[in-house]
Amino acid sequence: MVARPQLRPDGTRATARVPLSPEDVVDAALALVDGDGFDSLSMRGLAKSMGVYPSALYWHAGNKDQLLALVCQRVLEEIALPPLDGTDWQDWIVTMGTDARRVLGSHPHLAAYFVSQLQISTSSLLLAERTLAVLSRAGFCGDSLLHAYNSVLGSIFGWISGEFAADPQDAGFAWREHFEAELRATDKQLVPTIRSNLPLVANHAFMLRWSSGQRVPMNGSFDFMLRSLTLGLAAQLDSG
Amino acid sequence: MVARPQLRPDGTRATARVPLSPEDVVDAALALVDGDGFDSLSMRGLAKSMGVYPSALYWHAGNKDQLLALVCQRVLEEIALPPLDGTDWQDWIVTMGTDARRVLGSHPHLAAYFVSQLQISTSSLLLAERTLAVLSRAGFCGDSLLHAYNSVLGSIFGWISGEFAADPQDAGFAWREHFEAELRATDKQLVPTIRSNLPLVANHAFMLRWSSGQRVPMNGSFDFMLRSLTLGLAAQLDSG
DNA sequence: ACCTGAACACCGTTCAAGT
DNA sequence: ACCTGAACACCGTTCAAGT
Repeated sequence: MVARPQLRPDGTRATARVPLSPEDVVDAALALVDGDGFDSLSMRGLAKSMGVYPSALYWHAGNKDQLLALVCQRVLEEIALPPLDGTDWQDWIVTMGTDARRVLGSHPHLAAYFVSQLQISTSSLLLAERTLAVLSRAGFCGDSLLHAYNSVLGSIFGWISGEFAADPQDAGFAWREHFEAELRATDKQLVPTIRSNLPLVANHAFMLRWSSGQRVPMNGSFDFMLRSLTLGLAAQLDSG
Repeated sequence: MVARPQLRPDGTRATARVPLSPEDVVDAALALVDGDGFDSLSMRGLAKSMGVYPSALYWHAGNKDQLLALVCQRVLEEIALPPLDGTDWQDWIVTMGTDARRVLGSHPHLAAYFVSQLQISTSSLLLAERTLAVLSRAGFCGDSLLHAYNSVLGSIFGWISGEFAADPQDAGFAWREHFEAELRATDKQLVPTIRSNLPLVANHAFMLRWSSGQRVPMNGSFDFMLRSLTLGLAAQLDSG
């Protein structure tokens, strides 16, 4: 629980005082989010885990919103950018998207917040630049360059947000039984396609699952989406 | 502020007591989220806006998580499902996606949470059924049916989550100047494509904007994404 | 510069008690 | 059945004061 125990049980300092850094605070915050979930992060709990008073955090991280922005930047920088040269533009998109999903999958409790903060920051510039450059070289220009760029980032990061969304609150609840009971209770005529594809979709499809992507990943669907996306962009390139 | 004023200024009841219903609570909660933002919704504030004690809400709505789930269901049910017959499958997806974006665009502060809760519920069954049915008739089956379904819902709802994400906290901040200053400060060689497309992307592209989709919608990019998505799915159908 | 310690104005939730 | 009223265990943030 206490990741940086500077206080002995009797309250005296165990080590010479080393000033906190913003990096320390970001590290500790990310560790708490990864461990206990996004909603469990509090400035007070974070301070306790670092062995300081809550107000000490405000010196380094501004406030909670700014701290979370720094945490998101840290995670964004984990995403590897494939080299521009020697890579087909469609492969570049697939590789980047796959790595973005890998990174956010390792911080699943942050994913939804991360995507809701897809805004301008110092560390977003490089990812934006490379993505724009790749699409520009592929032949997109003007409005279609903007739209292709937004399609790529919106689809990839948006998907990831949905996939790693939190499990329903009641972890002990028997969702499988509940789901199948509800399907049985629903008029047979209303949901025939779900019924005839039940093993295929149950707990594996958006809106028909009860586990998050952390527990039940959607690898195949994500790859399929990336492939559809690049195929679709290529088709737009030919027609436009 | 007080949407359901049952108390006179002197504290006596203005009307005969009408029991609250869960629907009342959901309505009032959605109104608060739409008006003041997602983070401004509190059980205590909601109770005050309805003229009751906080604990009264727990009788009808369980707790805050369950109340938010009900609010999301309410919004989900606003999405119109196009008729199955007489509609090309690609048109069906475009029409459904456009309406989903319209509905969530009218509740922009809920959008991010909504997408993080794309899980099973009574009201999600019909949207899931129709989407599966449309794709099934289009020719997808087995794994590719699952993947196509997830691609459609993940791309559409994920996008919407990103587009309507909240504005940065500091509303008074001069983002445009800050952005352009940062671009100027960044090494020219690092972001050439952004620089040469600056008017095109500034405040209009994911990770390069400082206003939410509520203030600066991304209509053209969303339509482009829907078209790429359906073109890509069609290509997968032919090849698989 | 960096942190303590206390204070302020909030939260979500529970529960006995009322009607 | 439905709500009051109070209580409990939390929050984020500020600010004077210390070192």
